Amino acid sequence: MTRLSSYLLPTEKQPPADAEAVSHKLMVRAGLIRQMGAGMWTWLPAGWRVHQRAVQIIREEMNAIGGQEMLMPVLQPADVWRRTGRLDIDALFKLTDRKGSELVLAMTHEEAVTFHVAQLVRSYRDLPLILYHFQVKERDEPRPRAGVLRTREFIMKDSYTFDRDQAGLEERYELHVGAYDRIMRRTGLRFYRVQSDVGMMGGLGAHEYMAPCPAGEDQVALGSDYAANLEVAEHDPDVRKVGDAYLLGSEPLTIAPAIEVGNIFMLGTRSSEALGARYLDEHGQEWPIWMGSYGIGPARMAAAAVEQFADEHGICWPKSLAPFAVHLVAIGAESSPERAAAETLYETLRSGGVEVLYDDREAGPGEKFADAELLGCPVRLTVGRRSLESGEIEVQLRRGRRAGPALSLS
RNA sequence: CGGGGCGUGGCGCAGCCUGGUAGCGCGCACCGUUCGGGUCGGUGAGGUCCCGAGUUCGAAUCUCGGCGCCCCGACCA
Repeated sequence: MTRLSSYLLPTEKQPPADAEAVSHKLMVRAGLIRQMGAGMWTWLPAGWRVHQRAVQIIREEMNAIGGQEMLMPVLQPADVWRRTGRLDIDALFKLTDRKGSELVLAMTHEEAVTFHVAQLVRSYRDLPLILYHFQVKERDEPRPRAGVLRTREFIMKDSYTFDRDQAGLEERYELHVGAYDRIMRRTGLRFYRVQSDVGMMGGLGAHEYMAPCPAGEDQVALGSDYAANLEVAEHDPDVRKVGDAYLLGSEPLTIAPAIEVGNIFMLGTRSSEALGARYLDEHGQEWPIWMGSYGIGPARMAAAAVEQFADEHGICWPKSLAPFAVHLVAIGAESSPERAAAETLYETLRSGGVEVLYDDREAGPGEKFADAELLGCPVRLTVGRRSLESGEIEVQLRRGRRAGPALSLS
């Protein structure tokens, strides 16, 4: 049911007064998202379609490397967090139930998944495992910002790998590198895989997937054969700082803002030892399980796409993330022959399996074109009196607003 | 958490300084008009002026307290 006359797509001419980032302004203006509080956002129907498209791409690539989808709770007992030493993290929401039991809202799911694996995995025969889910994360961020770019609640695909040794972990890690590379390529985003700081969690190695864009919160250092989070580059002995510039050997590095869309992380055995996730090998000897954790955010993928491809008229979705493949604009008075032609075309496209948003509203052509360009579906089809006269449907490709090859109405 | 800013119909704003019971544009409803780039005209609906207390005959406006939101920074497992 995607007739615009009955679809909740609340477009606005003006951006929210306090919006700064392009994606914040445009996603609200295009009717994709709406704010409920600081860092709390609702995905409206068209926005949710974009989110779901990102989710589906991720799901397909995770399944392709042997990932098993499951679902773990957001509301969790505080105890496992105490055992991993993460209960005192400031960003962790804590609460008590009516009986006074301590609970947390999970900001990530290492504790939950390791808790289960500790119970369920006993033998080397049970390994390796790649487990993942799409689940809400709750983080008490000191400063949410930029629309959907940094929120207190968001959906993340997080996967966790379990191996008998470091070599196995490295294998699982490489599988994720492949999957994440494919995910990013399929989204059509410009991206870099950069070395990242292993941070307070320790760990053996990590990469971040960064999408360059002006609203990005991170900085990446880029050379012809080098890409790293700036924080990492600054501690790289091969990188020299000369004035404001960074040099790798003699090559100057470009510093660019970017959004962190995903990250992959070789955890090691820290969590598994804290929660008793061990297995027995062929000789009956007990070992800790080697873990990796891997996250990617569909919402950030969507926002990054808006940031990277928008123009002065609105969003220009990559095909893979667009809410609809086709935006069909009907021009002409309500019961005119051209409107009847548009109706027929809509039904034809729909029954042919094309995801089409049909603008059948009683509105003028200018308003319809403006909304179509704001929403940014890759292809716009226009049916009006001209179409009946020429026998052709006008095709506009959103990116660059180029005319596409006209289609015969018949 | 440090610094700055802002809360007035759905959205964007004016009014506040200098107190007298709320206005503009867009949007919305209805009638007519128009139909290839946000048409035009008419009529109309819609507001606890963020909340509470105080000052005053009278508070959107002044005072105090609180809450919320945004931006910069710090933070970001």
